[in-house]
Amino acid sequence: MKYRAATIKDIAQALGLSTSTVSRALRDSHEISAATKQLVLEHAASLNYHPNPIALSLKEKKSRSIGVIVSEIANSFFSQTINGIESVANEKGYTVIISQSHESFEKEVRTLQYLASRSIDGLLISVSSATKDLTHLKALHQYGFPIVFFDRIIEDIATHKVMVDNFQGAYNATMHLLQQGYRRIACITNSAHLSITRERVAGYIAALEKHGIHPQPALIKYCFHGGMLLPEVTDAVNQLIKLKTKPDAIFATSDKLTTGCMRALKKAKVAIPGGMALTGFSNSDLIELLHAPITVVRQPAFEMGQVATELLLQLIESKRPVKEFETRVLQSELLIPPR
Amino acid sequence: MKYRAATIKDIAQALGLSTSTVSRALRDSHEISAATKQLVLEHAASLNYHPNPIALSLKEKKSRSIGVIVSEIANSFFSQTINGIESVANEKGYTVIISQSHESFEKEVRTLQYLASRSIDGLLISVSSATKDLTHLKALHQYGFPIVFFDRIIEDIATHKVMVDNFQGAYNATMHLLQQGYRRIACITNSAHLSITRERVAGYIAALEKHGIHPQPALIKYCFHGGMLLPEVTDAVNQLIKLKTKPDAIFATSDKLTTGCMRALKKAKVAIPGGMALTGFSNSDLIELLHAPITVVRQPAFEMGQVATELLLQLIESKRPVKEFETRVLQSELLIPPR
DNA sequence: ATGAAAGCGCTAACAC
DNA sequence: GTGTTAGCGCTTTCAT
Repeated sequence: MKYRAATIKDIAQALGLSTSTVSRALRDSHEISAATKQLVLEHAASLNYHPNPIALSLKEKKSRSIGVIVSEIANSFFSQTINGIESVANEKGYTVIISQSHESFEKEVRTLQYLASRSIDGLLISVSSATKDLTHLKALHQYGFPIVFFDRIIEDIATHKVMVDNFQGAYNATMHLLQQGYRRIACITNSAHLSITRERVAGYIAALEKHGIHPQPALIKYCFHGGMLLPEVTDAVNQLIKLKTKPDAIFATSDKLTTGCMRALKKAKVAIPGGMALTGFSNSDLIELLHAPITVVRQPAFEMGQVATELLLQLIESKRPVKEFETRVLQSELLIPPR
Repeated sequence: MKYRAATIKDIAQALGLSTSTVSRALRDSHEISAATKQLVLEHAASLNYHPNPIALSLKEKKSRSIGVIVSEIANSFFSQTINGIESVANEKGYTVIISQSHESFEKEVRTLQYLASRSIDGLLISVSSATKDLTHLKALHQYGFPIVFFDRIIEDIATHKVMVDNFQGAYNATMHLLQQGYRRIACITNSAHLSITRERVAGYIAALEKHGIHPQPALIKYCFHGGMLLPEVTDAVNQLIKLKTKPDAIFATSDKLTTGCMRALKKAKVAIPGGMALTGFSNSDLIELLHAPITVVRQPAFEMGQVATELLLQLIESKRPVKEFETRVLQSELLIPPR
């Protein structure tokens, strides 16, 4: 007894009407008599009729689904962003299809092809830390396919973008360390070609210079896999520790890097902040429970998801090709633990 | 210049063939000459042809997508489970549509209706802590709609189920506390009607009794929202602390509850484990970085997702109605911090 | 006010 | 070996 959903045809036959009449009645067309509408609506309800979204998609050439690509769901920042995305998308009747790149370029390309083949109407993406080649994205974009970048932006591609003021966030965090008296501040960051890396490192450097300190290349460590691979972070931290004049503080530019540094410092038995101060970007809600109370830059992740989705739906539902694009910059917050 | 994906028709016209010939050639049917196949395949490649999944879905009456409902994505256990789900589903060509109930019964029902209306082929669900009424699930299940329960199981509904040995996990955790000399062990747990609650509380009680200790109702606190609402946990902890003979240890039965207890104890300025020992279920990867090194029960979340998905796809792809159902029980692991 | 028919992209039963 | 046709569920001209 396999279930078969009721169709327009079922209603039409039962009522001795044509499918087109039923269709029109269901959509409350003005050219259908009130009596017929009433009849159809009642029967539809009794059959628990629901239009088949697949048939609709085929007809209308859109699926009312959007794709999301992030590096990892299991990352507070992204899971919070996804909550924001879902809240807006679902409210507007869109399904969200989430995929992960796991910071791999190949996985990102494959995933993108997959999403495209599932005929999504638009894409929200925060590119992987390994993404330098942009052909996969440019190809889609050139066809007029709606894309919105969030968090990790691609400057080259003209479309809507949403991010936090990364420069300011990094500047504030570094300033905070400086105000506490730290002077040799290292920076552990992501791939050099990511927008967030450039912007955050620039903020870090600006803060140092504001205090008349020359940024030293030896104190800036790039992690190509963005902390996805712990050894990468551990190595960076260990190199810093072993410097003749070792730094007295580390500024980490992402969630995974911040916790990665904590792990590495713990393993190396360096106390925080005694042996080394630590500050970094993080949206983890466990921050306050960590063994060292660290100051973090918190991003409005939920809001970022909402804004990005609103912009994407705007793109998708626009009648005419959109030519003017926005870059929305949100503010981050410096979370200082109570002493 | 809006992009229009190539269709079989395009290929057929370009090559002067019929659509059915092209369709057959593409599917490598034996009744098509090698020459024609070659021709079609090449042209398809040059047009970057990809079959339209929506048209396929309409034809085959399945969408090759599965729905997942969990309480919260932003929860290590569930995000890891989802990774397992995606790994299997994507490999088999299925899309995963994730939805969250946020521990709300209404949201779960709405979400389920929504997924059903998006014509998913099957459902993986860990019910919300507020779910007592099962009509929404039973209705679907009676139609023969494929459902697999994981983590939070519904005993009443006959289908495949995947979970950890909750009794054993709770037993081990409680035993661990007993072996360390704690005697008045409290338990902070989820809604009483969840399977995981019943099983974990039973394991806790069994361990106590094994040590000749009478379980005391006053020491078992149920949190209806599963820790989604922090005050709920804080209240429970505060009540325990204020008891004339206050407990010396707490066993928390879920991720959110474990970290919730830590928060509450911290706020109440009770040291862990000095003032109160704490053990609980948790899949957070930040456990080792917490201010108190606590022992946790870790579930094989990724594997649980994989197994659940395999079982679901088995159900979906089975030719004949499946009558025999499996309940797969995985083993958890007790993670004891190094001293 | 209602119906017939075409078409969205694809497959498959049925010709030839 | 290849073409014709019908049909999946729905909307939408175009008739009547």
